[in-house]
Amino acid sequence: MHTPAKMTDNRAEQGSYSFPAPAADAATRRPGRTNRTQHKLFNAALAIMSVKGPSSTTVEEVALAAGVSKGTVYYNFGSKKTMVDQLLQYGAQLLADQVVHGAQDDDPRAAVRGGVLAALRYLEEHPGFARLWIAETWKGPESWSATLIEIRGQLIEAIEKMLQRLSSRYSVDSSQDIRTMSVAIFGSIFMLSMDREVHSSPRSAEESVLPVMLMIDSYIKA
Amino acid sequence: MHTPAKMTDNRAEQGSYSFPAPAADAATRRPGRTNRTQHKLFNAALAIMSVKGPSSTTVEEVALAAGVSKGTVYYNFGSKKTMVDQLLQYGAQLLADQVVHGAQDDDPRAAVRGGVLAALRYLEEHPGFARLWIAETWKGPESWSATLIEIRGQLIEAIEKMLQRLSSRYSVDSSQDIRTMSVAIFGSIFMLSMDREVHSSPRSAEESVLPVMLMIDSYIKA
Amino acid sequence: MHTPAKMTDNRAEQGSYSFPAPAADAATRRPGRTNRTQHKLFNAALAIMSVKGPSSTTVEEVALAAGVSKGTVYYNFGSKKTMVDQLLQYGAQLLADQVVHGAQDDDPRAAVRGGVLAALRYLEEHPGFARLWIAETWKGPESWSATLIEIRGQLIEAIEKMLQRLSSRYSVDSSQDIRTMSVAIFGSIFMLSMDREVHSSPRSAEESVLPVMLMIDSYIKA
Amino acid sequence: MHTPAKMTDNRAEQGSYSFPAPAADAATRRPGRTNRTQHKLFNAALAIMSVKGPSSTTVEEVALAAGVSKGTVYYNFGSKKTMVDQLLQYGAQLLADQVVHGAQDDDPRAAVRGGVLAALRYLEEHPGFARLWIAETWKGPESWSATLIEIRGQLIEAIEKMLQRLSSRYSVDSSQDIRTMSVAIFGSIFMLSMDREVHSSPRSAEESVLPVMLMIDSYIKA
DNA sequence: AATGAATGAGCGTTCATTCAT
DNA sequence: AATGAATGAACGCTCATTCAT
Repeated sequence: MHTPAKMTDNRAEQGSYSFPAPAADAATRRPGRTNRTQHKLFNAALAIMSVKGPSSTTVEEVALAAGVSKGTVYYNFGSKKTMVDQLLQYGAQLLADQVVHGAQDDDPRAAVRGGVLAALRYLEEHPGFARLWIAETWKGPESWSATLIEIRGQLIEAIEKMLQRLSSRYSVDSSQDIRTMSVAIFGSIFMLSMDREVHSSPRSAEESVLPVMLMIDSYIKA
Repeated sequence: MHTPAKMTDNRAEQGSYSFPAPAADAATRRPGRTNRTQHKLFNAALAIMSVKGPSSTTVEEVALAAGVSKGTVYYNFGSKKTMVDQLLQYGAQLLADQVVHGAQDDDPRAAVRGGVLAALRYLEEHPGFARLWIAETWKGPESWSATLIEIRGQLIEAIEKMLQRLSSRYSVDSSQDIRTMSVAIFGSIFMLSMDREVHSSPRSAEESVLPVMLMIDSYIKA
Repeated sequence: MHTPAKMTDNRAEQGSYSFPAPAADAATRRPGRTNRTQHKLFNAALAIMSVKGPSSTTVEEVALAAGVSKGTVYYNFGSKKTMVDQLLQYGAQLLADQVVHGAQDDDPRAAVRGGVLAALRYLEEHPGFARLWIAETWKGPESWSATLIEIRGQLIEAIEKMLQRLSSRYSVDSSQDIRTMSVAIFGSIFMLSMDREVHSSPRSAEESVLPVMLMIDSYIKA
Repeated sequence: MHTPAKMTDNRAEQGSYSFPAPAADAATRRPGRTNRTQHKLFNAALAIMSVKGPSSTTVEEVALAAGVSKGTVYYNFGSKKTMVDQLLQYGAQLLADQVVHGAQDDDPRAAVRGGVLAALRYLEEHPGFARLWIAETWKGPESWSATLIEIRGQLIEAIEKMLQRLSSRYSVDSSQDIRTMSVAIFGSIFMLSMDREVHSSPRSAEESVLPVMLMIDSYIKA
């Protein structure tokens, strides 16, 4: 009797499901494997939890939406917490990838713009992920999983790296702490994403990136 | 025949307790009354919920911390939800007041700085409030109380007003949507506050205001 | 400090309130006394309990409807149980009086008809009482108060007496047990009353008395 | 994906348990299945509730008596109300069946007697059911479930049908409303049953049927 | 690999009752 | 005589988790 309960291999396969499948590396993928049930559960969990919040979402709801039984959730993830963690981990990796990918530009300013835009677009497409993450983060440090801390670090770091590149071509405001700016940018991005989804403000990613660029422009002109 | 449970008069008195007493209007206040129990509960709730989050905090914990019985919570607030709502409402009013008060300056730019600083300082002093609010907000629109929507409106509006004043003295970047900027600033402020508390980054309010001012400076130079 | 809490004198006064004031003996009545508050509570309790049942009715509801505070109920009755008991006792006395009064006829058959009619009319006018009584009775012997047993005895006895008079003028079916017939009649009366109120069947007391008279007619013709 | 909590299939099997098993149709029944837990709960609930009344009976008591946990009650019935409803529905069906079965006689008068006797005997054997039903009914129309209304209809209807057959062989008293008579008979039966159990009057069903037959005899001789 | 059934700790809420004023 | 405030025991219900099959 095989009991996975602590799976770590949760890459997507080429099935059709709402959470994005990782790009490329098709060559190395095993054809029909990589647990279909877990993906069904991921997507069901994401859909429901991003609406009701993870703590108000019951395991049964998720199981029902995924078309499996409650026991199956435990067979696959071992606990609710584990499921949420893995969901977060998966989504964050994807987001970080997007940012790095969007920031590929020779001009550092354009790179920042590209990275921020990529983040905004990702969050636009997967609003549930942002919601889920914030919900978990705001529970406070006591209840954070290692996963959560790691994720946040990745993202802030991705922003910091983009900012650091700026000084290679522009004269920057040395009085500004890069970490502080990263956090401010991070906050702007998230709040704009939330505002869009939660208050149904029809703001495009292009519009949302503008305030961030204002900040950048002051930074590099100083 | 007095039936609390739906109290609306929750003004503070000049006692010593951790949640700030509303400024001024001391003249009209009744001396020794104005529900002491509700304040004890407010403070206990704020202290605990800002650490564990409202949904993971039990009514009994709050009652215990306030030194009253569980029943007393229900006698005074009628439900857990009501208690949280009133807590939020109370704190938000105070925050909005602080922002308006901090923004009193003839120079619109200095006014923005003052307002943002005031907000940052308030959140620095009452980190629980910010945490609590975000936790509630991020539950998603379905579960929002009228209170929540109202609060958010007040705050965003306070920022918008400060931005609008800028165009009276400076030439501003007309391509920027004021609402979008407000949301971005709002996000920066909150994330900086959270970062400070949650990751114990020893950033002062003066440091935190800088990224926001960068944004403003680009805006008015455009 | 006077604490009545176990009052027994709960006769009505000449105020206007929905529970019927005892007829006659006006001469002996004390003018303005006999606790007005208790009457307000009686009527409020009867009104609410006959709709929701006594166990689902809270002391607070009754107090509210009577326009007094919860504490006042306890000051006046000592406990919820006592209040219900006294309510029952009061109503039952009135009903028994009505039956006896309605049965005043030289012809025993007409007397039965008169008694039954009187009961039906009383229950028609005070449906809450019947409901309340049954609710209490059906809780089972364990939870009966002495009051309840006494009341039932009075009523069944009143019916039995009427049946006994029949043999003085008619030849009766000696194979019938009078007690059994009384209970049967009692059941008919109650169920007809309940049916009328509870299913809003627009049956008059005159119609309802007919089945009972059929029973009587067989009894005296045998 | 099986979600009980709203079960409709609560037929009994041929096990030995205090609530009567439905007659016949043994052919179609699954051998060892047909939820044993629900039957244990039915019987425990009936036993306790008929003594203390449903509202004074706690779910925990029932669970304990049935030898399962509280959670199991909710797994099986979803709510206390549902459990009571299904209990009632089940018992009522059985009673109605008994009446119909007891009323099988070519002579309509004998059929009535048979039907009434069957009802009396059923209630004699299952006094808890009658008590439970009355307790629910007397809560008043506001709190009735559809179940309750349906049940009452079935039973009254069963009586009405027997009365209607009388006119096929006898000349009947056309001035009598059949509905009114049914209700009266219904009341007699119930009160006699209650009297027997609740006041431990050692009256046999044969004795109890007599008053009802008196009524019938007047009816058909008119 | 999956699941139906069961569990039990815990939570929000209710409400009869007490008591100082 | 009356009441506002507080209490605490108890209740209905939820839900993450376990486990035999």
